[in-house]
Amino acid sequence: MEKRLMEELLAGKNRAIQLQTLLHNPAKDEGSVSREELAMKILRSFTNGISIASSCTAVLPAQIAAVDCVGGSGSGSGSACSGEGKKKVVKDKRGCYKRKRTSDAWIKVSPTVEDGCAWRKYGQKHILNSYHPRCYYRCTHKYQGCKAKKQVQKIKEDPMYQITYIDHHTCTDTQMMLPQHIVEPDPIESNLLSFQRSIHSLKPANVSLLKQEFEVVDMTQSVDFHYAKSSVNTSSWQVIIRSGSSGCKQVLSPRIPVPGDDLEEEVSGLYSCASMNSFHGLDMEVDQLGDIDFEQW
DNA sequence: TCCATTTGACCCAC
DNA sequence: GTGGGTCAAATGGA
Repeated sequence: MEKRLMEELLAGKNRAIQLQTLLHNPAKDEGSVSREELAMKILRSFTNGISIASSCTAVLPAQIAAVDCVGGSGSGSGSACSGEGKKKVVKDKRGCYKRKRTSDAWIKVSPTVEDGCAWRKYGQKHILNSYHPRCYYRCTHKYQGCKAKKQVQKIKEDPMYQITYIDHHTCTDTQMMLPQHIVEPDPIESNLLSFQRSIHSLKPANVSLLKQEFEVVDMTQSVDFHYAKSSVNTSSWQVIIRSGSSGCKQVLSPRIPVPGDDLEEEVSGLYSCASMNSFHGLDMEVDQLGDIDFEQW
């Protein structure tokens, strides 16, 4: 997997160089690979790279941390990179902390934070490795016992926000405003996206990784990510990805758990679909599932 | 006066 | 020990 990841990254780099050459000398565009094709191939390389990286999360974090040290973000990071031995193990875990969610939650990527509901801000935190702070909101009608909350984080310089909704509104004022996508997943949906990939650890915390992939493909779309327990009595998660404007929906069904699984942590996904109009850049290679090392699980 | 926002402190999972 | 999430006093605007 590491070898494949390096190959994808190198392929992406080479295509980027080709694209740079084309941009500097547009005359070469005719008769050869077009800039659009190159851009698509670059995108595909990095998308595949992300897919492979997510499949070997047990190995990559330390390596990525090492790369970060080489890159060096300047002040304050020096000591974090100079650690050795036992101390380094602790530092490698920094920034990876994610609290387990015990309630229903879903992620929406939107150019606006407005959703028609009344929210009250109750906190703001600077998140490690994030340039923008994360804002915490709860439903204004908490006196009605409404537990709905949301977290808003600006994810790019462009007005694009990652909004994490936690729990549904129970207050009467917002019942009518509940997003239409908060429904039971329907695996047999005719309007599905179509691509296939391997996911070593698809879990709530990693939905943001999926989100980032979609972001790269189409920044103009409002995309919802919703994850929930597939049933009350299981620890398996289902993830639904829906494009706001096209209505395309994708359901990632969990595999059947086997003894020894960390059920809270591990879910594999197989995507299937038919509509490519919104996420045409995600036509991944169909043989990637063969790369999953089930023995690791 | 009421309500929303800000922000430092605190709690707790990791 | 650290980072993410929440609390609550202080502050400001209507």
